[in-house]
Amino acid sequence: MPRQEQQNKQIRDERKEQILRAALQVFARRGMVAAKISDIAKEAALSHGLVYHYFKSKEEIFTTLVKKASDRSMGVIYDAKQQRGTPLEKLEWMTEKILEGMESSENTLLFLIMMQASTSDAVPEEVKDFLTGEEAISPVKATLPLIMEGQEEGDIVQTNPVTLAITFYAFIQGLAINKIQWSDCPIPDAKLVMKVFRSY
Amino acid sequence: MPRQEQQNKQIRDERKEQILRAALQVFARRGMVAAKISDIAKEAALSHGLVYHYFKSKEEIFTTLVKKASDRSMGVIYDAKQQRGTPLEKLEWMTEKILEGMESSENTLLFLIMMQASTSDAVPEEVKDFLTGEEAISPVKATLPLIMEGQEEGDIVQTNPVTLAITFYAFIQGLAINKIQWSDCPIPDAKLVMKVFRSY
DNA sequence: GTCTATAGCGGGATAGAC
DNA sequence: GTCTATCCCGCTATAGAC
Repeated sequence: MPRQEQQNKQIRDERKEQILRAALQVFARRGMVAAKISDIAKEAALSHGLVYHYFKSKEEIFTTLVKKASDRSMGVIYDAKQQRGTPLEKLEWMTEKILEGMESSENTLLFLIMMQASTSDAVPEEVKDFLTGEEAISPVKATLPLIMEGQEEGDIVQTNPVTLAITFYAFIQGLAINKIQWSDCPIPDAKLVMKVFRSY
Repeated sequence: MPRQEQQNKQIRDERKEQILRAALQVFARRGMVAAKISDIAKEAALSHGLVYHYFKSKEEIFTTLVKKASDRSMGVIYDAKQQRGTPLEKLEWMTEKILEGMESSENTLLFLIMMQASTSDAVPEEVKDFLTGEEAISPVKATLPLIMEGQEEGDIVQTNPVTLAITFYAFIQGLAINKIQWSDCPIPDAKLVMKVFRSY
């Protein structure tokens, strides 16, 4: 690849990142519909025309971010399964990682966007399906095996595992939302959250 | 009041209710910004012109609903305090009521709207202030005394009470969101949620 | 690669007929 | 009290200059 072209590619990658970073802020604060391309352009400190040079549409930007968010969520679950220890310990490890992650605003904002995407109808069909369709692999589904193992081993309370998983993620979601509204909001210790699972 | 006028008043009240009911659905599903007056009109089965006959603006409808939602939330807390029993028992009673409330879609939708209102910037200043401003009386603040009493009595775990309250409402919020997306989603028992509070 | 100007459309809000 | 027609603004997306 000629020298010039390499430089151009670098610029292009940088710009895309820059736009995505800005879009994350704007989408999280205002929501997919209320977010204006001009807001994103302003936040990224470039013209709104340029945004369209890098992305086909507002929708495409949003979709890109949602996928990123989903990947990251599933990543933690995957990592948790690779840890060594009992299922309960793996869950605790995962909870710690997630709660730590809330200190990074990027993670929290990604989370919020994912939530908007699955909560609101005013979002492209494609995105909703990706998150909530038949084929979708949700955090709840992915965490289920871990919970069931823990129940077999007797560490985890014998409640319906789906209910447990939902309760767990409900809690995570709720905290993320709080964190957005009030960035100094105290985040509980993983141990506190884990009390729900424990079959003492 | 003359007969005719009474009838008119009744019609007006009905219409207002009808519009609010429809708006609740539409706002919850699409969000304040994406919701179109024409959507609301269609849902209420009347013309969009009529909506403006009863409400000044889309904003006014939204505000009305948010206030209603807030009143209802605070109502449960107030009722809980009136119950007899230990603070922990009062909290459990409250949790039961809230979880039961989730079976009613109206409650859940109101909740979701309240959340949108406090999460998104794309919402009139007045509404945001009402919920999150300095003067706002939040569920967290209102529940704090109950938690602190429980800690003095030793029933409730000795974690920072604000963290506890936030954690608790995070649960509730998260569950409500889940319930919206997936209306058959299993709701946990109050006992399960209360495990977080307990200082066994 | 980046900008400015503008087309084109959709929706909030209003006017006025019935 | 209810409806239809319409004004008007703002936003997405594109065209074209630099």
